[in-house]
Amino acid sequence: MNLTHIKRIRVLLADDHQIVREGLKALLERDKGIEIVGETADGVSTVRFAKKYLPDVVVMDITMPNLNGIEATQQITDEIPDVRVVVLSMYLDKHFVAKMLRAGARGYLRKDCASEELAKAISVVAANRFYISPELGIDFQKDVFVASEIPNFVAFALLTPKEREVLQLIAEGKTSKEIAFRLNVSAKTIDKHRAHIMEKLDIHSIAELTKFAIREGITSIEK
Amino acid sequence: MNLTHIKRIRVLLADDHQIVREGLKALLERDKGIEIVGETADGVSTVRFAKKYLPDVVVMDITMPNLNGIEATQQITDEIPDVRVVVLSMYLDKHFVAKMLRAGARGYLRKDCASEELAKAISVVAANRFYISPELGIDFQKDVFVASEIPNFVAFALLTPKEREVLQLIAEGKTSKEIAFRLNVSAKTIDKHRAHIMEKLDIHSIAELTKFAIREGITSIEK
DNA sequence: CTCCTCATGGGCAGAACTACCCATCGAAGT
DNA sequence: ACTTCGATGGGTAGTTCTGCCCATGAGGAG
Repeated sequence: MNLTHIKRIRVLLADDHQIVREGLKALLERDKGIEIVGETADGVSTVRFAKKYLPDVVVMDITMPNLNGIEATQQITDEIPDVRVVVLSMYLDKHFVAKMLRAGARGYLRKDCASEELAKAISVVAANRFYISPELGIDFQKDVFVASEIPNFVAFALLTPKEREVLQLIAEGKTSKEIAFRLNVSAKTIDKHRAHIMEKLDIHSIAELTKFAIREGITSIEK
Repeated sequence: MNLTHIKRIRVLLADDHQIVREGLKALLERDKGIEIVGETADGVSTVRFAKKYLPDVVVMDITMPNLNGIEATQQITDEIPDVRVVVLSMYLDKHFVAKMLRAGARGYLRKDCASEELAKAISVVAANRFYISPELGIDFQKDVFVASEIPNFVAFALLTPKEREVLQLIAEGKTSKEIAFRLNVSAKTIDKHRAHIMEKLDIHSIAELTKFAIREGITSIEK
């Protein structure tokens, strides 16, 4: 018995570009087995929406404001493991894929995929299996689970989740005061986090911190 | 007599991500006045297709393989001026907009726009007028008919050579004092250059300045 | 010749960052 | 039970940045 004929897969679209969300929605709604239950444009609201409405699958972009796709995926899979995450990304670097899968993503596609493939990935992931786009050439065992010494893994190896969150906001040009207000802590705490980050990374300027964040996928190069 | 009721606007979609093209196609085909006559995924084939099939409008992404959107736009408007180009970009920096308009683009939208806006831009541009997304804060919206003066408008240079040099060093994490020493001027002069750069670009933090420099190829993302 | 831009530089004030010092509290691990 | 680590926050100092004010001189455009 095929349950997809009875119960549609409830999907949340998370991408910071409205027209991308609209396009994905238009494409996916052709599929009778899929129902778009919401759209979000940044990490924080994605996590909030997921907690509140418990979609079956979140289609997640990596670069989003407030909280990037990696952190958002981590939080979702930590706190509501029934919600599956499919990553739709421009980056096909092995380290990036590994990072996302480690964060709990169940699927990974590049943005240059066909809509059929995305629909397939959604249904596969909803069925509690993994879907990694074959063109990525990922060896699951080798690349994902035995990759603790990946060079491009610095941020996750050295920084705490809080520090990564602070780093992202620093790299977006926010001041300590602004970050403190957003995170409901004192500016002093943000200064402390920044100092820790710089000490761990042996970096001593905002400019280099920003470049590091970009290299690690913690922030986007976009404005 | 409104010709759009008789003759549909023939549109070519140029974007290197298949799923983005599919999404745009699905969205635009709802509009009865628009007909998608082709899709291309890189600059060279976009120019070739445009020459061969003479679409009314090309919806162009900036980042594409082989030949980027700027070069492709330049070639199209140079060789087949009847073909209008609408840029759909992630970048809304004035510098970038100016670059595209100089290359001959007639429309400029950020990717985070509504599909209605894209459809509107296409019809406006097809009618031989300009459509610059209002959120870009570009002034000549009302002056669409003095099209020949566009290049003069964008002619005000954004950064001087000296300012680019200073920007590069700022984006490498150097302090004003260090930059001043290297360039054999006073730190005060560097402060002044930095202030000018920020004013021109409407940027107010080192982090965003660094990102701008990376986008413009003024600095490398590497350490 | 006059106006403008570019590059140069000074002063000042306030904000922000960087780097130290110090501390408490809870959670996780040995 | 003890230690370590993460997160929180305060104090102080010096540096750096950001944004204003001001100016001069060179060189190009009209």
